[in-house]
Amino acid sequence: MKISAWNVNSLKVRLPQVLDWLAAQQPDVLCLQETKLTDAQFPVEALRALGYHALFHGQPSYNGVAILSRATPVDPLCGWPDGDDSQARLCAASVGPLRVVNVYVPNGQSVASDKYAYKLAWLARLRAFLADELLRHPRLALLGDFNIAPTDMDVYDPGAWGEEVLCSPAERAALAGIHELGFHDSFRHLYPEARAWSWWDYRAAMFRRDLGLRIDLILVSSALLPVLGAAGIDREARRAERPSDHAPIWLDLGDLP
DNA sequence: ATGGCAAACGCAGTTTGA
Repeated sequence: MKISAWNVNSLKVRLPQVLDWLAAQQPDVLCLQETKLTDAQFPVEALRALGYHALFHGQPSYNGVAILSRATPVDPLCGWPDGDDSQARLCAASVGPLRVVNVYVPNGQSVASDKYAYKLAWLARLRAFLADELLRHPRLALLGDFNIAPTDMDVYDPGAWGEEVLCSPAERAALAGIHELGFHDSFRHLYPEARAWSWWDYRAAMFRRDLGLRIDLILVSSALLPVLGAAGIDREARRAERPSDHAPIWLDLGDLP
């Protein structure tokens, strides 16, 4: 089983690239962030033609998440369980033996910003949600754009970034709080020494110079550790004409009993 | 110390992203 995630920065613009990537990589699951589409605009037919079901949760202009899967998504959730969908950043579904939670964590803008406070509150809410979700679904994969570089190893120039947003101690502590529930950063678990990025700023030729951050993650619950295979970041997709600023990330899971 | 680039909205220039 291959699961994956990609912040596409507008599915309207990136649909051809997503279709190409699905056809080439054949993942069982692809979690999208920043679709920036309303549900009425979602390209259901183009994805169905490739053999993918779609669970989508969007809004106009901003945010928007979706889970594409070969198998039918079961027990779907769009937005928070209490019905708050003011920002479309969360969806979940069971796909085969796996519970898949897709997140687009708020960016936070800057540490002094109200949006940063919102980000921390959102992460606290996510932790509580996951604690509950884990009770019912021990085999849980949490994928998405976390907008947090977990450690300085995940930053091209930690000195320059310092404790700015994406790297601040409070954000990293919030992510650690999720790990305390029994989640593991699959890429870091498999490759403890790797320095690799999933996002490169559009500006200043950051991709050409390979100066980026690893802020897109696939976290797995402890029950999935025994079936962890390879993981990767598809830099080729970032090379495309009119690319997203994020690369797709993926993880192979072995057969689950 | 700051901007850079890209997308949405909408038709110029602002807002947002990370």
